[in-house]
Amino acid sequence: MFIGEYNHSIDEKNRLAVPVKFRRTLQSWAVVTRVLDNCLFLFPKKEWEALANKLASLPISQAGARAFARLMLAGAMDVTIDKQGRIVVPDYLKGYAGVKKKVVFAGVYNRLEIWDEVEWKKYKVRTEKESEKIAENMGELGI
Amino acid sequence: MFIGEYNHSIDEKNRLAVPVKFRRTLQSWAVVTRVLDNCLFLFPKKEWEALANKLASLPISQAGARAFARLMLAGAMDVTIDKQGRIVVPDYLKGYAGVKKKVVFAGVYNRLEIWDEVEWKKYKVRTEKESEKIAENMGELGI
DNA sequence: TACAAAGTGGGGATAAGTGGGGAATTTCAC
DNA sequence: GTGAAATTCCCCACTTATCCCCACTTTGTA
Repeated sequence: MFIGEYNHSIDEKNRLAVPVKFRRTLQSWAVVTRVLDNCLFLFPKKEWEALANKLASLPISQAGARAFARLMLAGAMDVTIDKQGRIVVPDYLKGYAGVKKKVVFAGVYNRLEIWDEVEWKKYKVRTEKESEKIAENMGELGI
Repeated sequence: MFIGEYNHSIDEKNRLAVPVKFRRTLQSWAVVTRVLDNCLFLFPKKEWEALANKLASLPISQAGARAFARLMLAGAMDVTIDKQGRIVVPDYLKGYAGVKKKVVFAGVYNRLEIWDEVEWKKYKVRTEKESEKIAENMGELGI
């Protein structure tokens, strides 16, 4: 399980060190993708495969489902973790998440999220204000 | 599984380099066809055969099914991958996809899609807005 | 203080993508 | 059937990007 918050930085070659705690879980192969909230998701192999299979089972004949699957799959990139524990983040993903140099790793249960540091702070401020409202709604979800 | 986004370009001789990651999967033979969304599909041999079988089993009495099968099969072209890892894209397929020079390879699970770079960007902008709505409905599918 | 581990930065070797020339093959006209 | 033109294919070369290795800095620990 991924939990915690870590500050790292991307260098000129788009390399990004994964927090050492998570390297064993990720082993040498993982998938980075963009989904929502202008951040990137880093999935271990198993988690990604489960997700990809669900996407693949969507009806190809429906334009909406096709578009969604296409954006998710094409927006993903398989990455290897080198001897220094780094991955390479492709430019198009950096662009999507607005990632500059300073990034934040956020562990969220079955995935690691990668945020631009500034965006992360903004997001936290925004959601902390709303957190009481959100918390109340959680009751409906059985939490 | 094909995933990711790759920027390549077609030269004056209609040659197009396939991303090196996928060459092993495609080996020396593949099929390019036009289907939907003004892009080209590049299928590995096995995937193409599975798809062709499905098309062949469509009820011949239905005009729509017949038209779809005709479009896919007649529009298809088998291509070989040369020693430099390139395929040759026939003019009529370039025309269909509006492909100029800069193209984008998009990995979408069982196929590679070939887009004109400009069209790809437009498509992404257009569908990203919709995809957030779709994403919320994905909850029903367990995503 | 010394040491170890994690994160970061940079140089050099290698491979990938691209462009162009020339040989081989095909096509067409005469 | 022959020759010219066009097309296709193969090979080589250049540029750029990627990968691998080494080294420095910082942080935490013994």
